[in-house]
Amino acid sequence: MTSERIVAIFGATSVVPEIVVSRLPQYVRALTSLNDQGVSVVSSQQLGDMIQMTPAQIRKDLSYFGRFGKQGRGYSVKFLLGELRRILGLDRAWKVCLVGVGRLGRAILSYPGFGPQGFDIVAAFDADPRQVGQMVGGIMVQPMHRMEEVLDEFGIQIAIVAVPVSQVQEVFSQLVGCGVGAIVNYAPTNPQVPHNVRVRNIDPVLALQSMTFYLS
Amino acid sequence: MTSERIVAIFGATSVVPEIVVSRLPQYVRALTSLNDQGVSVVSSQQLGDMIQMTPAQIRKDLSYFGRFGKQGRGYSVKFLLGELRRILGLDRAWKVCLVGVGRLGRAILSYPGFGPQGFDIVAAFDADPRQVGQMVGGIMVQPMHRMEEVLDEFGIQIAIVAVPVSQVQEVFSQLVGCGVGAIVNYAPTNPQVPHNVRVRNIDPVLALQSMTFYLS
DNA sequence: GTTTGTGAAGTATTTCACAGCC
DNA sequence: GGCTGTGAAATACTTCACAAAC
Repeated sequence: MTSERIVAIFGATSVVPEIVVSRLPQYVRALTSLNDQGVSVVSSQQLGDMIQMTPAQIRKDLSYFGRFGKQGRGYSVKFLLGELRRILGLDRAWKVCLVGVGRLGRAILSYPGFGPQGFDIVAAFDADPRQVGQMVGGIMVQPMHRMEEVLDEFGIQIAIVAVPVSQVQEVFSQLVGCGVGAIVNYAPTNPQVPHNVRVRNIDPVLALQSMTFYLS
Repeated sequence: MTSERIVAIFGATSVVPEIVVSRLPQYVRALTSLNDQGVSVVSSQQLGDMIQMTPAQIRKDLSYFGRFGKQGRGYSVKFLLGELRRILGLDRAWKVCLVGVGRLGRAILSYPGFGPQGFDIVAAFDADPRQVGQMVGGIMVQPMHRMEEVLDEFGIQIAIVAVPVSQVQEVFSQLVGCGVGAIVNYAPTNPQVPHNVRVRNIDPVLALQSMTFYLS
C-alpha cells in the first residue's frame, strides 16, 4: 500500500504506510474493550491474540508513532489507548453529513453506533424534492444546493453517501467541491476523487463475492 | 497476504494470492456495467481507468487464471465477465442465512441488493424467544437450536451475522460447527474462526476511524 | 525472567518493459 | 500500431531475532 503521511517526531521524519494507519482503529477497539474490563497492562502478544495479529506487527506499527511500552512489562492500556485516539484524531467529536435518505440512508441515520464513537450525523441531503423538508431521525432533510452553506455552518469534513449508483459520481464531486476530505460510500461503485480525499466503501455484496471462490 | 488456493490449469499448478481473488469481484462489477452499456470490447487500460487500478495489475491478476484477452484488441466484455463469474462461483445462486433479526438484521433482510446478485437469504435465526416464530421479510425466524437442521435442509454455506458483540463468538462457533464456510460479520469485533472459514467484516465506524488521521 | 523497539532478513505484491500476437 | 501476457525488477510489507530496559 502507498505511503501516506509524514509524521515528525523529535525532528526526525518518517512516512507511515496507509495500511498501518488502517490497523490502528482495531487496536483502539481492542484496548477499549480491555479498559472496560479493568485490564491495566497488556503485552503485544496478548493484544495480538485478541485480534489475530502477530506481536511483531503490532510493535512495528506502534513504532511508527513513538515508544509507548515498557520493556519487560508491556503497554499501559489507558496510556496507549489515549495516545492512539489522539494520533487518529478520535479525541474530539466529528460532524458528519449523510447524502441520500432513502431506505438505506434512514437505516444509517437510525444506527446507534456512530454517536458514541464521536461521529455525529448533524445534516442530511437528498435530491428528491419530496424528501426535502422532512424530518428524519431528528434532522431536517436539506436540498442538494444548500450543501456548501450547511457544511460550512457545521464545520463538516466527513460524509456518508447512500444514493443510487447513477447519482454517486455527481454527489462525490459536489462533496469534494465543498471541502469534504473523507467519504464512506455505501453505493456499489468506485467514484473518482482527488488523491487528497479518502474513500472507504461499504459493500456487503462485494464481501460475499470475494468468498464464494473458496466454497466447494 | 497469504496464498490461498491452488488452481490447476492444463495440468500446471499455481497459487492464487487471496488479495487477487478479492479484486475479481470489482472486475465483475465493472464488466457488468460495461456489458449493460453495450460495450463489447475493453482494454486493461480502460478497465483500470474505471476502477482506479493500473492496467498491469489487471493483466497480472487475470493471468493467474488463464489467458482471456487478444493482443492488439483487448478483452471481450461478455467472455471475460462469464469467465470471472465462473471462476468466482457466481454462475449459480447461493443460499444465505441471517443470524440476528434486530434493527440491523431487519435492514439487511430488506436490502434489495443481494437477490439480484445471486445471494438469497432463505433463513433467519435469533436467540430472543420473542423474535422466534415471527415473520420478517417473508421469512419465519427460527430458534438458534434449529440451525444445523435448517442449514442442512437448505444447503446453506454462507451466513450474515448481525447480533450484539456479546453473542458474536458463540454464534460464529455454532455456524462453523454447522459447516458454514463464509461469514459476513456486521458486529464490531473479530471472532476466532478456523483457517478454512472466511470472514469479511462490515464496520462503518472502523471505516470512519481509519480516515480521520488524514483530516486536518 | 519478560517484553519492547527496531534494523535486517524474508515474503508478498506491484510495476516495468518487452516479446509475441492481432 | 495497439495490446496482452509475463518474467524480471522494484517496491511494500511482514517477520525475525536480539540488544536494551525493566
